[in-house]
Amino acid sequence: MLGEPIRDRLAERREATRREIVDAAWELARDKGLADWTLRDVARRVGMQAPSLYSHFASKNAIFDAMFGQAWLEYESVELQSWQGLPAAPRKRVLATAMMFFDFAAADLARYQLMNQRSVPGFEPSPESFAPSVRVVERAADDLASLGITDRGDVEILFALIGGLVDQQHANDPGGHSRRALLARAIGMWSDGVGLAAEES
Amino acid sequence: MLGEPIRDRLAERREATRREIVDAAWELARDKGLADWTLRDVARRVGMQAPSLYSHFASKNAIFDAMFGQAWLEYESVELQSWQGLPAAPRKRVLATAMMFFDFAAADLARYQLMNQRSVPGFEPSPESFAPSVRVVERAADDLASLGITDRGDVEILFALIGGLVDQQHANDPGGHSRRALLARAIGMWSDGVGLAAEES
DNA sequence: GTCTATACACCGATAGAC
DNA sequence: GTCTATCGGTGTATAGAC
Repeated sequence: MLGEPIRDRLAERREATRREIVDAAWELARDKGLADWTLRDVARRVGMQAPSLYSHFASKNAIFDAMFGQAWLEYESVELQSWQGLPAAPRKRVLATAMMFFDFAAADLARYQLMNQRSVPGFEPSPESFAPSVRVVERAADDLASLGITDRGDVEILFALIGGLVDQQHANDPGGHSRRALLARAIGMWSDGVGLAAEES
Repeated sequence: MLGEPIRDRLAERREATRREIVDAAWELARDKGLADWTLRDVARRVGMQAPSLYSHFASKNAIFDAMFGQAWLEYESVELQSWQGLPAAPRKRVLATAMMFFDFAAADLARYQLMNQRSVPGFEPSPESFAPSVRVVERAADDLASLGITDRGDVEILFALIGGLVDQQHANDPGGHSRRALLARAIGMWSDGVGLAAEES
């Protein structure tokens, strides 16, 4: 019997092609709008005919699904990378986490629309692509719980605040970061409201 | 010379037909998704052939434009109707206004997506259709100013809070009103943060 | 003037040859 | 795995009947 090859060159090649397709779709999404591109656009960009894409993705929505999963994995990676460096003082810690999300969300409109708004008609993420986003939310809730914020309502108010300011950033000052200062002020109000301590206990 | 007729029956008929078309589009939007309907769908519902719609609207986006303007006019009407009955006490007044908007926004996902999110690819409202939404925002800002809230940042934090909770309502409990209680708590935090008085001064 | 009939260019998707 | 050919459906456009 033949043993498993060290590297599966075929699978590597397949994965690289899928990556090329997804990257091309991201470029188009940023350029023309999240969903304002066609399979023929993507195909041209990767040097294929449109139907050939179906050897790698079952549908246009399957490409969106890969984009969705990738975006949340990317944020999860940013988050885990910054985890150690976060302040321990509760108020500063919440603000730093919120700003991390805000910066990521404000940096790319198309990505934010795909990740956080249901703005592609007919598209719903698969459970596998959805998993990273669930982990991110759970990790945030756990961290807040460790700071004494156990009321689910307080957590959701915080999320609403951040999401609302990201929306405003994109709607009223796209590409800018004017709402970053407001976020600090708003998080301050929230911290007061939920009685979050300034110093580590 | 012929005088102006008392009623322009032709114009009335035209306006009624436009209304029929827009109403049919709303029904389809609520049923299948904001943009997940075709001109042929609308035409079938009003008993026309699809191309006949072009006698009344220049494009599908023109129908969206009429829907956009109508939705904001409708909210403005709700607002003006409730204006007299609003509490004079600052905190209660802000909460009542916020809840009015929240209820309107939470009641109809498709309408909210059209009014407050840019979720139809390629559609931007015309200045005429946009006007009512500008008036609503200005009226809210003026009313807040009369309560002593003059900092634009504080106003935007308030708007972000309301919008964020409406988003959450639609995303996590569509058709429900679970975030209504959170809105009250959140507005309380905000009122504390901006130093809003409880009683009329 | 309003609607019907017809057509166009383009879309996502599929079938089958190589 | 990629190609060519093609499908049904879409928004849009226009010619012409009434």
